[in-house]
Amino acid sequence: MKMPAPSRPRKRPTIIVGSVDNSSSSSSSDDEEEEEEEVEDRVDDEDEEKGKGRNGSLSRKGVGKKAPAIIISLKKVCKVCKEEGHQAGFQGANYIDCPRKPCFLCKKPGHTTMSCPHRVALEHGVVPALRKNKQTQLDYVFERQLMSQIPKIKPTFVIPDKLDRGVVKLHSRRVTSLEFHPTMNSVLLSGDKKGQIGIWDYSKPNEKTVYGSIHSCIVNNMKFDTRNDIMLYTSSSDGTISYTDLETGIGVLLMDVNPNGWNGPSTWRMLYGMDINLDKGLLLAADNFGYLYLFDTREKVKIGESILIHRKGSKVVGLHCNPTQPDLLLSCGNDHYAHIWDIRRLETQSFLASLAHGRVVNSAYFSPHTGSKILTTSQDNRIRVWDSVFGNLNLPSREIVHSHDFNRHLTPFKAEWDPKDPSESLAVIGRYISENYNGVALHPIDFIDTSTGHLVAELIDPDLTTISPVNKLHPRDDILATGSSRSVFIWRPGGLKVEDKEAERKKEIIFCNTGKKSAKEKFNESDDDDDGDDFPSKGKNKQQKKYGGKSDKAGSSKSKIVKI
DNA sequence: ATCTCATGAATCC
DNA sequence: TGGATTCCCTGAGA
Repeated sequence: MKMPAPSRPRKRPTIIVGSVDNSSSSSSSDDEEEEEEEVEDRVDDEDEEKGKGRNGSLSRKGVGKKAPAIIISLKKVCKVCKEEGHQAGFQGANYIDCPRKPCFLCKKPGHTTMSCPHRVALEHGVVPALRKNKQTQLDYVFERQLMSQIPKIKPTFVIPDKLDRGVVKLHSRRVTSLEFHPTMNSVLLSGDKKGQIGIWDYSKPNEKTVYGSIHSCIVNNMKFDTRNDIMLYTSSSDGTISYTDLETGIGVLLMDVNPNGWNGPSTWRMLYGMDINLDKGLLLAADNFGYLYLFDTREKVKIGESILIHRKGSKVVGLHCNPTQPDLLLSCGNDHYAHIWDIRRLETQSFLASLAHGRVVNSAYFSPHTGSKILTTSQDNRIRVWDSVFGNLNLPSREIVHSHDFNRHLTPFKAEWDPKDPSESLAVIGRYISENYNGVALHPIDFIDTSTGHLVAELIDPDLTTISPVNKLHPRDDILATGSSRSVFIWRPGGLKVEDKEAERKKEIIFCNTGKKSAKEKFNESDDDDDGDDFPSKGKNKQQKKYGGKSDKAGSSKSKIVKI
């Protein structure tokens, strides 16, 4: 509980893509002014004491023209605590916390988000908690035997600092999962809340397909059959696992955990975690009541009975098989725990280790190469890292405070490893709370060095105005995919494509070495964006539907960077 | 511009 | 223990 307030390097690149129409109108400068006038004519304000006076309905985000300067009047009541004397909410593009509540970022009392030590002053910071782990003998063994496979010298992270961006709005509901094709480098799959699965070849912006009848609600997981990679396993809240041929959209129903159909929400099983264990020919999935299901992918049969692996009645949120140890399974759930299991001995409470979290665990992943680290994301606004599966797992090696706790209506945030980082350090995760980027409230996507907790880079795009809970880094290329609301974004290093020359014309890279830059500098010049894309008439086959049109943008717009 | 809704976990009684 | 109530940065459509 020491917070290392000390100065830390402010050397983070902020990657800004696209442009914003930042016609200085909403200039942050004047957000401040309070207008005491309005106070009197609010007759009812008087008796509107605590409890009643709902939302002050402040128009949010500094995007609007006339800064909706919050009226700080003693008569008004804070929408959060219902007390008089202060107001919570957006003030321009800055969100002012209710001072009577714990910090919205770190959840500790005594300060607000604005002054949270984990926020690195005016920037957008992430700070590691103190390393609490004591080294045990196992740690040393681990470090000798396994650590040696991890490069000592961490390579420079490859974060494209000059980006092209492609966007499609394939989905009619928010995107809930993303997966890159294992062999076709530019093919991205996306699943949505409605059960639709989108396929987008972003090297050919017009090649988009949406399959609408594979699932009937949330697509929670997608995994390719790497032995036959036109086939995709999907799990859904409709309670089924589907095995779908992506060329035809025709799938096989592998498993349905609601054989008796709908009997009300209290009995309806939804499948949340899913992973494939290639070595064992297993598909593992789990439901919202705490049970794990095993399926033999070769024989195409369910194996045994379901096994309770998390608190009865609580949702199992995620499953992950260890990439090097086929016997190890990691699960996480709404019971605030992640568990490590031996797949050969799966019984209730037989887990090898239990990792406690402060709240719901959104995700838990083994590291991608050695499988020896664990990265979890919890609703208590902390990313946790365990450096060694074989060490003392009682406490994480690191806790990184990061804003990703949400209030319904969003897909859970998950910190995802960069599969290309041989040092198994870099992770990407979207941020919940917005920052004031020169008068515009935007939600960045953060790149975090999980070995130190440092925010390595943050990606923002003036056109990316919605929160981006779903992110996936490409297994081979320096490419990031993002699911934000109904849109799917692809971010890739810029300047690669010859045909982008035209767009490049008025773009420039800006390096800001001093923290604060004017809006003009950051988002100088507007660009006329890309030439949207219209949908190709070529279809792949019947089952597919196409969406979009008007607001779609695909292809690329050149980008700019600001380094802070 | 304002309202409404979808929704899930935590908390309250 | 369990049903009702609450809930701080949502997003889109009416």
